Order: sequence, then structure tokens, then C-alpha cells
Amino acid sequence: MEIILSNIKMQVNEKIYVKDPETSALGKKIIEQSILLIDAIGFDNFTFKKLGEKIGSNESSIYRYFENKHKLLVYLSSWYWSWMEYKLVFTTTNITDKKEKLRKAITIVTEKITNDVSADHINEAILNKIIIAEFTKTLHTKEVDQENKEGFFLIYKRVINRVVAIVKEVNPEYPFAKSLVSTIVEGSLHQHFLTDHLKTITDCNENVTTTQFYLNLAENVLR
Amino acid sequence: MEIILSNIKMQVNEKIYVKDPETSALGKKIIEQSILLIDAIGFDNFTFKKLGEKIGSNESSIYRYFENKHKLLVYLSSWYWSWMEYKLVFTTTNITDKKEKLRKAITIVTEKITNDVSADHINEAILNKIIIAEFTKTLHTKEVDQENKEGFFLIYKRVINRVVAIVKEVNPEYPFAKSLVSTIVEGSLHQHFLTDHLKTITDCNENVTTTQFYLNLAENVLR
DNA sequence: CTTTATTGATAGTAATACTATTATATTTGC
DNA sequence: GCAAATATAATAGTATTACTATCAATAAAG
Repeated sequence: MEIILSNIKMQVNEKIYVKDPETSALGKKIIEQSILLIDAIGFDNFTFKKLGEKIGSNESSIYRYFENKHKLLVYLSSWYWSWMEYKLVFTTTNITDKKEKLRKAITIVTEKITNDVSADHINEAILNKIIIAEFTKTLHTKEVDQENKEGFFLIYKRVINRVVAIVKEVNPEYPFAKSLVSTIVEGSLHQHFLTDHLKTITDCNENVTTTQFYLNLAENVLR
Repeated sequence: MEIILSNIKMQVNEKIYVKDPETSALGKKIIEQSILLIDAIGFDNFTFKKLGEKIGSNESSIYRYFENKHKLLVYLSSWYWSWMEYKLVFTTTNITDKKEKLRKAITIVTEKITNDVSADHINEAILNKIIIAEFTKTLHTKEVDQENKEGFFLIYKRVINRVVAIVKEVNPEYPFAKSLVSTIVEGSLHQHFLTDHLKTITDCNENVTTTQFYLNLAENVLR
């Protein structure tokens, strides 16, 4: 899968950036190093000034790619869900057994990403850590309706709806397919967060995975 | 229930505040008006200066109650979950039918709060809106482990574990009680958020409630 | 009615989140 | 190979935020 992925450029809504970071060396450096810096110090403490220092560039140069750090996070999230969609489609295509297809889909969207040595500038395992810790912040703003209209969350919603379609193949009668899938996708990020920080309110750990919990849940619900 | 509640003081961890806001008129005004202001402009745009202007007090006076706005949000959240715990215990005590008890518990933790004319300074319906929109931000910080150690999230975790105990009464064999309940509690906030802002990835609306979805889910899973 | 605690007013600092301008490289087109 | 266009870097500057410190005014308690 990695070989194929490395030749694919993830499509991200143009309104998210001022200048496409994929079109220059500096742009790629911004993406690569922002992922590392956000992971290291957290999104709240992250600033363009600090990123500039880290990559040996000036703050003002970064502003030519992104209006502000919120949009950079939206960009990283979009890239992540675009990558997720690719993995999802790739893994579920040509699987004829509907239940097996759903199991594979749920596995893809709930799994923790471990470092599969991605050659390019984006470290998916660390990006996954950022999504677990920070994705919720892209949505929870006063501008969410405006940004939703502008299509900032389109890929995320498309991933959800792709899984919804698979759920409906398994059980067309089930009346809450969308809520089930949005609960699974968002919930799995939350369970990973709890495993890392609030262990007393989750059963997920090294032995019992978040994926196992949600596979079991979906099977029981759609039976 | 309102009558009883109005005489109860919610217990909030002392480390969260500098001075207990319940002990003075100014303190209560800070709580009352911060809820209205955060709801109106969002937590990200909320500042102590703006709150000071709104309540006709100086910024510096507010700092005598809370170190920063994050701790104020943690306080409001703690108060909310303390209130939720009270409602939960009150509603489920003396219910002998285990399944009925669980149904009542899930209803309590997943319901949207509508204005039941609370006489006191805290408007629970608006506070519920804030929890839906902002609660996640109390957890998603770099300081979460430290704050968890200091007991900032104790009441929240206790609410979850009270429901877990009820789940285990219904089905002692089910291996994911904690993850199920934390998914329901956090997930219901998320579903309310989606109903308000991203309708295309939820089934919940005016006719189909979040509570119905999770009641159905729990029943299927614990069957 | 004096001490103590609380609140208000003012001022000040460092950091953040930008914008604008100009200089310096680098790339590209002819 | 050189001019023009483009990208980046450096510097400076502004408004806001997130505080801290100090002192005066007021209210409450002994």
C-alpha cells in the first residue's frame, strides 16, 4: 500500500490554504515540521513564530501558506481524512462478503496508526496522534457553520458516509447508521485519548484494542 | 427535583479555583454571566476583560476567583457533572428493575437539557449547550495528566463509573462496560453537536433523539 | 470605630497574532 | 546569459491577550 500511496497526492480543499504547501520545498517543510512541533508542544502552545524558528524560516513566510494556525490544523486534518479515505476504499474494494467488508472498514477507521516508515514528508503515525489529541478543535469553534459551508469538513463527512453505506449493506433496516458510524469514528479517537490519559473510564489498552471494542459493538448492534 | 436541587451546593474540587465563587455575590455573578458570555461568543473568544465589562467589574477582580479562563471552564464542567451525578443518583435510586434502571440512567446522561426555570444563578440549559460545544477542551490540553492527578476530572469519571455499575448489573459478562459508557456519554455530546452543525453525519434531530439512539444501542449490545 | 477583607482602578509586561514594507535570493522565460 | 517575475527573509509595527503588581476605596466583622 505504501508504494501506491507515495504516488498519490491527497486532495485538500483550496480554501483552506493561501498557497498550496505541496508546491514548494518550504511548504512541505511547514507541513512536516508543524506535525512534529504540534505533537511535541500541543496545538494550544504552537505558534507560527516557534515553527519559523524550528524550520529556520521567518514567521511571515509561513503566513503566505496559511492564514492562521487554525487553518493549518484544518489542513492537516483534511489530509489525514483524505489518506484515511484512500486506505478505506483500497481495503474494502472487491470484498464481496458484506460483513467482512464492514469489519475491514471499522478496523481501518478505529486502528491506532503505528509507524509504517512513510518515505514522504508526512509522518502518519504522529499525524494520527495529533488527530487523537486535537481534531475536535477543528470543529468546536464559533465559525464551524461557515467553514462547513465552505467545505472544510467534506472529506471527513465523506469518510463517515462511505462507512455508512457499508453498514446499510449489512443491515438496511437499522435506522441509525449515520449516528452509529459517527459515534464509532469520533468515539475511537476518544477511546485512544482515554487509553493515553484517563485509563479508569476505558477498557481499551495494549491487550484489548479500541478496534475490538467497536467491532464487537457494531456486530451486536447490526445483528 | 428543582426544589431539592436548589438547596444543594454542588461540590467542586478546591484546586480548581483560587477563591470559591459560591461564597460571594461577585463570585456568583462571575459564574452566572460567564455561562451567558461563553454561550454567546464561544470559549475561544471569551476573555476575563470582556466578562469584567459585562458584569461591571474589573478584570483583576475575576483573577481573584480563577487563575485563568481554562480553570473557569473546568469549574463550570465540574459543576455540570456534579449536577448530572445528582440527577443520576436521584433518578435511579430504588429502581429494582435493572434494565429500567439502565434506561433511566442513559436517558439522564444523553438528554438535551431544556430550560426548567432554575431559580438560582446557574442556567442549566445554557450550561448544557456550553458542555456540548466546549467540554472537550477541558481534556484536550498538554496539562491533562497533571490536572487529572490533581482531581480536576474526578466527578466526570465518577458519573461514568456509576453508569458502568448499572451496566454490569444488567450484563456482568459484557467485557467493555467502561468503553461503552464513556462512548455513550461523550458520544451523546457529539451527536448533539452534529445535530446543531453537521446534520449529514447524524440521524438525530427533532424527531429522533440522541437518547433513542443510545437506548437502542445499549439494548442491542447488552442483550 | 478600627482592623481586616474585598473590590476597583490604573499601570505595566511579555507573548500572541497578525500586517506592511523592503531587501535579497531564486527561478523562469526569452 | 540576463531581465523580469516570483519567493523568501528581515525588520518593524499594531492591537489584543493574558496576565501581575500596586494602591485606593469600600464594605464587613470584631
